[in-house]
Amino acid sequence: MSDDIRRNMALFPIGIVMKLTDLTARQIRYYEQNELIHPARTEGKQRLFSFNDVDRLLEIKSLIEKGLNIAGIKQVLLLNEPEPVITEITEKSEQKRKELSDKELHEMLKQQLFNPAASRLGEPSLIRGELSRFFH
Amino acid sequence: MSDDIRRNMALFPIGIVMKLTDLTARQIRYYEQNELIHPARTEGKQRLFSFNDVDRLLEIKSLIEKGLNIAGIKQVLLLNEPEPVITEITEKSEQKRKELSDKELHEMLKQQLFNPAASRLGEPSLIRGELSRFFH
DNA sequence: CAAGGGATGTAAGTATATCTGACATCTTTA
DNA sequence: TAAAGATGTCAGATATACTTACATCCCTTG
Repeated sequence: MSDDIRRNMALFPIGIVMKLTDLTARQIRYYEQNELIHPARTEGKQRLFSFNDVDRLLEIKSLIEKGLNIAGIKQVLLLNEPEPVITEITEKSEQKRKELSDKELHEMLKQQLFNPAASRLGEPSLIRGELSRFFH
Repeated sequence: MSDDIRRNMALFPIGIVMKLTDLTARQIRYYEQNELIHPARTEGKQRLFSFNDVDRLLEIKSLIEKGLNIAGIKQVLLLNEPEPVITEITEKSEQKRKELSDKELHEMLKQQLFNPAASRLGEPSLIRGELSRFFH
C-alpha cells in the first residue's frame, strides 16, 4: 500500500523516461494518447512519470517488439491489471477519490514518504536513509 | 553494489527535488556551490539528481534545521561517508574511474538495470516488474 | 495493385523549466 | 557597526517539453 504510493509518485520528466526505456517522445506520447499510460502533469502541463509508468512502458516496449499492436497491448495490460475489488463502499471511495486532487495526493505522499523533520522537531534524524526504502 | 548503482542514477530535475525536499532551487544550488552535493548534468547543463543526492539533501535540510552552518554540515557528511578503502589497486581503479565518462556509466547502468529485451530476444519477458527491484 | 489505417518521424511555433550572474535582504557574529 | 553567511529575487539566456500538422513506411484488405 505504502509501496504502491511510492511507485505512483510522479517523478520523471519525459527526457529521463526516454533514456530509461529507449522509447522516443513520440512513442510515449502516442501510447498516452491511446490510453496505455496516464502520466501525471505539472502545473505547466509537462508530463511527469512514476515508476509504475516507466515499468508499464517497458512492458509496452517488450510487447511492441513481439509484434503486438496497440489494441493487443491494451488487452494484455488489462489482463495484468489486478481486478479492482468491488466492495460495498464503492460509492464512498469513489467520492473520496474525487476529493483528492493530484496535487493534494502528492502532498500526502511526500509527507508519508519523507516524514519531514519540520513536523516533529526533536525527533532523532530518521530522515537519512529514508529513501533507501525505495530499494530492497 | 548494484544497489549502489541504482541509487546513483541521475534521474530527477531540480523541480522534482524541490518538491521532494521542500528546499528552494536557490538553496539546492547554493549547497552544490559549496560542494555538499554533486548532482550530474544533462548535455544541456541542467542538473540531474540521484536518489542519493535527494537523500543527502534531506540530511542537509535536517542539519540546517538544527542550526548547523555549511562548514558544520560538510564535516558531518564527511564523517558519515564510508571511508574509501585504500587498496593495492588504487592506481588501477583510479585509472578506470577516469576512463568512464558519466555518459558511458549511465549507459552501463541502464543496461544492467533494465536488461533490455532488444539484447536477447526470445527470452521471456523479465522486464515487467524489473523496476520493482527499486523497492523492497 | 491501390487505398486506407496504424505507428512513428519530423518540423514549426510556443510554452515551461532551468541556468547563471548580479544585487537585495536578513541574521549572526566578530 | 561591519563583515560574512544564507537565502530571496530578478533578468536574460538556454534547454526541455508541448501541441499540431504533415510526411513516411509498412500492413492489410478489397
